[in-house]
Parts: sequence; C-alpha cells; structure tokens
Amino acid sequence: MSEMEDFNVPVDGGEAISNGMTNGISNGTSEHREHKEHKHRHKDKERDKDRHRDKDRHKSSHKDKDRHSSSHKSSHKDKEQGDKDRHKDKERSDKDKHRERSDRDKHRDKDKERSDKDKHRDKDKDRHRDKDKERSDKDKSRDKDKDRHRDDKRHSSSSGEKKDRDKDRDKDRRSSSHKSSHRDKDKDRHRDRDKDKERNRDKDREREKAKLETKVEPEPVFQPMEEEMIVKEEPVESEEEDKLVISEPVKEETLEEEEEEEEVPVFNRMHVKQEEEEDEEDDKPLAVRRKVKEPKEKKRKKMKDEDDDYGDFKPEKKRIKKEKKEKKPKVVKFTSAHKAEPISPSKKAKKEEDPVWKWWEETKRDDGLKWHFLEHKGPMMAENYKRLPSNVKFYYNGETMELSDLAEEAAGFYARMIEHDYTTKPVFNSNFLSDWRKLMTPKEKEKLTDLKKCDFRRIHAFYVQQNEDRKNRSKEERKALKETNEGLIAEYGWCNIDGHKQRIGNFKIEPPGLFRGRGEHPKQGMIKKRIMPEDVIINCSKDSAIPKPPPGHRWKEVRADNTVTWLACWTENIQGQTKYVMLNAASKLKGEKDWQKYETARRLHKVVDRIREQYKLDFKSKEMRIRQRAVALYFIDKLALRAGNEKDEDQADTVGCCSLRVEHLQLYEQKNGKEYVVIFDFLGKDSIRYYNEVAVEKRVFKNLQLFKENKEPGNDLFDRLNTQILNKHLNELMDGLTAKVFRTYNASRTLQEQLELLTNTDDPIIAKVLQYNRANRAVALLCNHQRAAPKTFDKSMATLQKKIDDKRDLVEEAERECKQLKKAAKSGGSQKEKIAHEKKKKALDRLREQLEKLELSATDKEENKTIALGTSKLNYLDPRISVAWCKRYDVPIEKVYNKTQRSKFQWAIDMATADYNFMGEPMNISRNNDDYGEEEEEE
DNA sequence: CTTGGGACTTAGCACTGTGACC
DNA sequence: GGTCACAGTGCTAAGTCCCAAG
Repeated sequence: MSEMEDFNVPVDGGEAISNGMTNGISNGTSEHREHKEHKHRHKDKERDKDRHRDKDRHKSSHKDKDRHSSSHKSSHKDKEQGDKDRHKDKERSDKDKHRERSDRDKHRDKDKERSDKDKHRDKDKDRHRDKDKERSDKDKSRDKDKDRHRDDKRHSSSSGEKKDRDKDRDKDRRSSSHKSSHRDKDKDRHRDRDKDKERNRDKDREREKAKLETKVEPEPVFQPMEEEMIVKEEPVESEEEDKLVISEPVKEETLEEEEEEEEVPVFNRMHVKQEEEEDEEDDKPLAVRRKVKEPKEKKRKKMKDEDDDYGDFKPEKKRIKKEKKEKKPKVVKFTSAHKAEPISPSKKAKKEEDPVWKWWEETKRDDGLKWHFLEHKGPMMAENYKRLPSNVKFYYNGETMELSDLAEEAAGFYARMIEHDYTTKPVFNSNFLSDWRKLMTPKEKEKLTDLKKCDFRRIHAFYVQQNEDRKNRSKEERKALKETNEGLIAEYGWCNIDGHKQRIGNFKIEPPGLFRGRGEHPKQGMIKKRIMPEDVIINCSKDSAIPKPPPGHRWKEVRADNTVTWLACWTENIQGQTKYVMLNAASKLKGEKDWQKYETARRLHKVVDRIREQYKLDFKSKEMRIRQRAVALYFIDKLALRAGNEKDEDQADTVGCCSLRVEHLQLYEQKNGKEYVVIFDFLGKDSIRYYNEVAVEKRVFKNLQLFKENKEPGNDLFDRLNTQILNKHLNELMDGLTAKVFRTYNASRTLQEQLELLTNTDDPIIAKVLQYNRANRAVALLCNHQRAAPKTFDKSMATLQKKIDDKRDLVEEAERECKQLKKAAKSGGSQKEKIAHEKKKKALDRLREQLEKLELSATDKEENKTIALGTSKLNYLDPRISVAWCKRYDVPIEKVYNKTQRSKFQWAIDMATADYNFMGEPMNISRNNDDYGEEEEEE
C-alpha cells in the first residue's frame, strides 16, 4: 500500500493537453483508465436531465453499500474512496429529483418503445418475405432512420418534416432496444459498479505509474511517411480551413490558446457552413449509405435450406468455396507417408520421447494451407437426455403435470437455473416460455401458458441433490470417473495433424440448455437445441480414418478443407452462428498464429510514431471523415479501445470505438483542474462497463464537440467511420495493421515498460513476482479486463488480515525475546545463552519473512480484486517479454505461467532469451530459424 | 460498394480438483 | 477426514477481420 499517495493525483493526462498537436504528444499507453459506475439513457429533450440521472444511477444505488462495507476496511485507498463517494453523494442529492421524475418518464417511454420495436420486428419479417418490393417502402423509412444524421444536418433549421422524421427515427432502433436495455443493465450491473469502485483505486495508482511510463517513453523519431498522409496534410492549415466550419477552431487554437469563450460561437457559426458543404458531398455520414440490415430470419432460412441435404460426403459446397479460394495453391497432398505416420516407428518413437513438437524451429510453409493431413475421431456428442425419476414432479398451477420428453428436458434446463439472476429477468422468462412451448405437445401447450404458475422446485431440488451426490462420491467412484474421462479425452481429445498428435481444444459438442447471453441480451433464455450428428460437418483428410457417426446416425457432411483449421462445425440455433471444434492453444496451428500476432505488433512499433504524427495532423483535416478517423484512431491507440463493429439489434447493445454514440462521451472543458476532459462511459464487449475520464488534446476535444453537435443520443459519434474504413486505412499504413493490433501492441509495450520500471533487482523472488503482477495489472487496466470480485473476497481478506496480525504479534514477541536473550548472552552469558540467542534470531528472521510474504500477498490480493490478469496474459502480452524477464531476474517461469500457460507459450519459453526486446527488430516468422539464430535456447 | 457470414480470437463466468488448514 | 479457498480449467458468448456474393 505504498501507493496511497497516488490517489490524490488528479485525473491524468494534463500533460498531453497543452502541447497541442505539432509536437508529439507523450502518447499512448499511458494516461487513461478511470472507471466508475453508471449507465445511460436519454430522451431527446431530456438529454441533460438524463445525463444527471445517469450519473446518479451510477453513483448511487447498490454498490455503495458493498463498497463501504467491504472495501473500506483498510488503508488509505479507502479513505480516498470515501472522499470520492462523499463528493458524489453531494452531487447526487441534487440530481435525485431529476432522476425520479425522469425515471417515471422512462417507464412510460419504455412501454411505448417496446411496442414500437415490435412493430419493427414485424416489419422485418415482412421485409424478408417480400424483400424486394417491400424494401423500397419500409426500408426507406428505416433508411430514414439511419439517414438521420445527415438529414439533421441538412435540414437542421427546417422543421416539421424533420420532426416527423425524428419521430420515426426514435421509434427505430435505439429507442426501445437500447434505452430499455440500458436501464435493465443498470440494475443488473450492480456488481460491476462495485467493481468499478475498486477499480478506481487501482486506476489512480496506475495513473501515476502511467505518468512515469510516459516519461520513460522515447520521443518519437520522425521518419518521413510515404503515402498520402503527408500530402493531404499540408494545405489544411490556412485558407482552406476558413471555408471549413470545422477547421476554424483549429486555426484559432494554434493562434490563441487562451480564448476559449470565443470558440463556442465560432463553432456554431461554422456549423451552418459545414452543413451546406457536407450536403454537397462525399463527406456524408455513412448511415446515409448504409442499407437496412437483413434480419436474422433470413440467415436462418438459409441454414434450413442447407440442412436439407444431408449426406456423407459433400465435396461440392466445399469445392465451390475452394474454387473461389483458388488463389491459394490448393495442393492437398495426401501422401501415404502422412497416413502411415502413426505407424511409422521412427515418428512414433519421436512422439513418445518428445511430446513437444517444436514447430517453431521448423521452416514455415507459406502455402496458405493449414494442414496436409488431418485425422481425428470427430466430436463427442452430448449425452442423451435421461428422464427424471417418476417421483420428481413438475407442478403447474398447483397440480402435478406430466411432461413429454422434450418439454421435461427444457423444464430441467430452467429448473436448474431458478436460483440464478437470469430467471428474474422478464426477457429471459418470456424467451424461455415461448421456446419451451414450441417443444410441447399441443395438449401441453394448451394448458401451460404462464410461467408464473410453473413450479420447478422439485426438479430443481433433484438436480441440486444430484450435484451433492456428485460431490460426495467415494474415492473409488471418483477415480473410476476420472479414468472414464481420461479415456474420453484419449479417444476424442487428440488429432493427428501432419503426423503430429495435437490436443483438440473443445471436442465436446455443446449440450442443449438455455442461452445465457451476457448483459441485456434480447435472446437470453432461448433454448439451445440439442445438436445431432446430422447437424455436424466433419473436416478431415480424405485418406484419414473418417470419424464414425454414432450408430444410427450420419454426419451432415464430411469434407476435406485444408484451408481452415477446424475439425468439425455446426450451426447453433440461437443466433445462427457456426461453432467450431478446433485445436487447443498449445497446438502449432494456434501457436504459430499467436507468434505471428506479436510479430505484427512489433512491426507496428516501427511505424507507430509516424502513424501518431499523422493522425494528429489529421485532427485538423478539412474532411470530416478524416478527422473522425483520426480521433477514433487516437482513442484506439491511447485508450486501447476495441474497433467496434456494428451490431445487429438482436444482440446486446454494446459498443467499441467506431460504434460509440454521442451519449457515451461527456465533454468537460474543465474538470478537476484539468482541461479538455472526456468521460467515456459505455458498455463494451461482454457488456463490461468502460468508464474513463481522460484529458485529451485540445484538438481532439474540439473535434469531439463538433462530432457531437446537432446529434441526439443514439446517434453515432463517428458517423463517417466504421471498422472497415478504419482498417482499410490502417492496412494502407502498414501491411497487416488493424485496430486490434494497437491493443496488442500497447498492451505488450506497457508490460515491457512497466517491468523495466517496477522491477527491483535486489528484491526477493516473491517481491519480483508481485512487481510482475503489477505490470500485468497495468495492462489489464489499460484493456479494461474486469472480473466480478470473488464472492468470498471480503471474508478471505479478513482471514488473511487476521493471519497478518497474528504473525505480527509473533514477530513482536520474538523481537522482545530476542532482545532479552541478546542481553543475557552479552552480559557474560553462558554458551548456552548465546546459542539460544542465535536460535531466536533465526526464528525471528523466519517470522519476519513470513510476515512480509503475507503482507505482500494481501497487497496483491487487494489490488486484484476486480481485475482479471488472465485475459491480458493470455491474449495480449507477448510471452517472450515475460520469459525474458524471468530469465533476466532468475524468476522461475512457473511463478508467472501455470502449466497450461507454459504449454501455450512453449514456443516463447523456448526461443526468448533474457535480452529479448519487444520493441526490437521483428522476426520474419515464415523464414524462421535464421532470424533468431542469435537467440539461444534454454531448456 | 455493401452486406452477410465464415473463421478465428478474445472474454468472463462456472465448475472442479487440489492442497492447506483444522 | 472434513472443510474451505482458490488456482486452474472448461465452457461458450462475443468480439474482430476478411472475403465473396449480390
């Protein structure tokens, strides 16, 4: 807890602000992360009010309780937190009034919205039916919706027509779906808020770190950038800017940093101009061009069609696909050698004595094929349903009711979950009921119409009991079970790929059950149907032992497509997505890809300074789309935001960078003594809240104001940008560059820098590990990797604290005794006394060490409360950085990677030396060995 | 050029086995 | 031997990105 001081550090990033654009801002990875609580919603006119309300919501509610009880336990952090809370409380009281009112409104709105949405759904269906005809009409209205932005701008002054359109728009899309869902999310996410609170502490801490980091960071070295980048840039500054609404502030800014007041009107003025201009041309919001998305039903229909042709071997489809792909030399050589592989004594021997296939030492083939020989046993199908014992009854409306097999199975799915939060959600329940009824016999269907009248308790109890029994199994039973499982893994868990035995990642077909979407998923509670062999496509070599379908069944298809890595796939019925059986992370196929990913990130390092220069220049481009692109890229780089693809409406409402909407950011010219503060508050992947207060560059800030201008909540912030556009641009800047690479790059770079910063050579290993975890944590924070605080956190923390206290007492006692003995020994004590003293001294040292260890683990634990380190470690951190660090500081690799992780990163453990530098020269993975000849191997 | 969907990575939560502790 | 906590693992949802079809 040495970092308490950090907590008073004002929100980060003041540095970045002042230096405007031309001089390379300190950059990226550092000043970010400030999460807190909250959620949103808005009503057009009430936007402001809503904002308050939202804030309130975030701040108040639940968690506060938890927070206070749990986290205030100890430390200064808590004090700090307390201050914050108090602060919030104050704000809150003012706003509560607003909230109450608007909540009521919300309810009203919600209802309305719902029905609107339904209407829309129906429309969607119709659309499918008469696609073409209907399109023109209905879609138009929809398009209108999407055109919103442009229209708003164009006709902003003109009136009635616009209002009508607005209404339509509002009905559409975000209205019900996201508003209401947000609200619900709000409720559900108490836990998150709790987390958020905690996170704040870390954040504060990290912020400080980040600052250090920033300092450490090397100044970008400018290298002339080829490409259009520069070209476009030059002229912007002067006359052209005058024409452009947008640009003037930029100009102004360069002249006079001080006069903020002026700018607002200027902006407005300009805006008018801008509208005219945009009206004209290319600089149109994307939404305008976007066509209506075809709802999922269509997909599903397609799926159905496909389903009709079951067969044993279906090369045709594949062939078609392959022909398309033919650029890739489709030389599938099924040499007998491959097939003979398992038999070949030499190879077999090799496999046995050396189970690790050091593929990274082989030369990579660049034929684009994923394998040349592939053999496996097919996926393991889910167990058949066993009916409940006859004494386990289901009750409907107080009476027992016998259910048919399918209906009973589904009842079981639900019964198992009745203790879960999910079953308190109306969406979940209604989805379940409607899917459930589809499985019922007409008779059942007729009778069973109300979920509330269903009594699942006996069934639930039955499954609970079953779990109990499972836990209480005898040793023998356990052992037998374990053996069966191992047998299954031995049978299904491995494949032979190009002569090597490799572990399969998920060889089990997903069993049926209820769909548990994350966040406010509109499809939660729907029934995932049982997958039959007839649904499964097998992929393997033609000349391999083709997996046998279970007796009485056949596969949907067997194909031999060696341009892909999957062994089997099927289509899931909830969202119509394909699910794959693939190799496990330690396999060559995955490992190679992983390695490649980090090499791409390292290549980015070589050009990142130029890219940063460029997007900073682009902040003042005269083209709106360029500015938006630049600002988005700035966020992606600086805050490690995800790209943010568009999503369908039948998914939870979450966003990433490109899909941010205006309500997701709040702009403050001044906040907490800092200028140009942007508050991000949105739900990202997995409906995990992203909350961050960041001080940004003035130009970014001004641009954001501009982007938000004349838009309503629900409108896209970047209306001229999407991920394709962004990635296309990125790819032009560097081969293979996409938005995601920035995340990898900044994460890995942060780790390396933090390790350099935090590692203290003289510390014992245990302290170093803590330092490593802190560096790791900095990354997790950057990437916003959260987890729910463990349920038992408080308790176990208290236990630990008690241990510490006890230990401390022991230490003190030992110290006292030691002193006494010392005295005795000194003042002409006997030999015996001297020995006793020595002994005590040693014991004392041991105790101290133990105490230290305990304290360290307490710190670590506290800091990790709501941060998940695993995700970044597994997906974003170049393992060679960690390996090198371990080697450099003599930390056993086991302290950093567990067994699974070690096998996943075997390639890195094998190849990285102590002086590996992520920011060093990238390797050419396909040419392999030669490139890292310098690096020696260590076991 | 847009859209849909295929393929693959990234993600958090749930479950489980194990080992520390009593 | 029983209990508990937690690390490790499994599971599968939810992203990204790319390419082909329309």
